[in-house]
Amino acid sequence: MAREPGSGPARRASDRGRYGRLNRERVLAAALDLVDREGLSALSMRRLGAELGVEAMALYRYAPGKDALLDGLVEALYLELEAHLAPAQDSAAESDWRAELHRIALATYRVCLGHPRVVPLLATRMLAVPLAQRPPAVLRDHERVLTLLTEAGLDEARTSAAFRAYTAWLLGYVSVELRPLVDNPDETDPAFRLGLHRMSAQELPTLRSTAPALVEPGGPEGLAAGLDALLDRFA
Amino acid sequence: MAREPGSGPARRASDRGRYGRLNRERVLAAALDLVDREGLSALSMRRLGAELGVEAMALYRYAPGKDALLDGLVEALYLELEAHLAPAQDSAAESDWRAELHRIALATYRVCLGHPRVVPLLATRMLAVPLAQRPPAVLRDHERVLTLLTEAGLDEARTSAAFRAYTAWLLGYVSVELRPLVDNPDETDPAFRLGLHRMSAQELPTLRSTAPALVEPGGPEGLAAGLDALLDRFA
DNA sequence: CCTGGGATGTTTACGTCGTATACGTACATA
DNA sequence: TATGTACGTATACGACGTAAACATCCCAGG
Repeated sequence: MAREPGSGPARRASDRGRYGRLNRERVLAAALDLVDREGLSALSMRRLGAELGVEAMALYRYAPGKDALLDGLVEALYLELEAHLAPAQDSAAESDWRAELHRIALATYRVCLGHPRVVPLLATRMLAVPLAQRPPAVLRDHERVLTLLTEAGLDEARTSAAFRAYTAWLLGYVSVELRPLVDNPDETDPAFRLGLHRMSAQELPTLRSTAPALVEPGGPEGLAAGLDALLDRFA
Repeated sequence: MAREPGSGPARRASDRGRYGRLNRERVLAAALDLVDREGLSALSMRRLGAELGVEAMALYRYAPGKDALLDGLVEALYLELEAHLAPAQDSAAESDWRAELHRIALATYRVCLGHPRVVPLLATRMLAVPLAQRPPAVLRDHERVLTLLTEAGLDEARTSAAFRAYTAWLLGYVSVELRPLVDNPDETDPAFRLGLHRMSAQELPTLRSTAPALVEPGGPEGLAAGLDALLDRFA
């Protein structure tokens, strides 16, 4: 094969990657895109390297390891959330804290809807990290929510309880709601989507009869309704 | 090394495992125990085999693969739930549907509390499976909850909405509540548990000041309160 | 212009993982 | 006692995460 004199590698550094040099933002964007397209199991260091036209080890300059890369996916999600949140920021000052909380929750829901296969990472990686070590974008989100609650007049204990309820509901809702999107979007017949055949009608009669209704998504309205109910209780 | 004539393997079949032959229940119990002790990342086919005094490939007679093994962990959790649920079954007939729903949710919470490192599997594996293919014990749990809701007089749509709210809340609550138990139980000072140092007090003032309250667990009361609020709304 | 040093990506290698395949062995049934 | 089948082993392969050493590029200071 023809190569430069001096027996260097076949590719010049200026040709590296598909568009010049690597950086953390490009790495995370490529990882997010790969996971969106092919799922979490497709994300490996070698594969992501190939996606960027680079060897696997090159990625270690921008993430200390695979776990950090997964945390980076969560970070990317929250950065996208902030981008969606920013435009209405000035008008937000006028609306009350409750409406603003709804706005944030809905925006989070929408971002997750755009990246359903990343959602499991919220439960597995984000919550696994000890709060202060979470990505800055995540901490800023926490700060926004907590500020709204305290400015609403809640004391420390109630703020904490309301924050936990907010987080649990939002996380649980997107988890149960967005999963079906990943499963098998091809099959249109809800009966087969659920695999209702072979489910014994005598042992599980109620499940079998309500199953078609269960696949119907709750949508943003369901999220808002539950959030309202919880805020009534905890705030 | 001394072995039987005929150049067979060194160990006789009657010595296999630590207590005789393998079966699915023993495999799942050993897997659950291993995960409880050392976490999900310690669960590999070879390691679990070693734990049972057996080669890795032997496990494939009782679970088609690693994924099925993880699903089996979820199954084991729900079997334990049923065991905790059974004793009060007759007295349950007298109590109203709402109290019974609380009883089930609380029992689920307690089971998860006993196996916190398995909880992430509920979000990643259980929800990923298309309902009808979930383990029988899981389906029976769904059936119990759905039956309570329909017997309470809810129509199909409201039952479905209430079921989704129940599932999302329970799953989200145990996810956010039981994770800190895994992190670093050694450090007693809540400030250091959170790693509050190095968290900029000027950029995240509210988070920093309410962080100590955030580590305080919500406990079963928080679960019950939120469930009540949601049932008020959805049922 | 030259030159040296830090930043960036590559190469090679090791141990572990999930699992396909082929094989031996023990036990139940006849 | 013979035999088929359920059970566990042996061996092997490719993919994975990543440590260590190396090659190359780019740019500041002479």
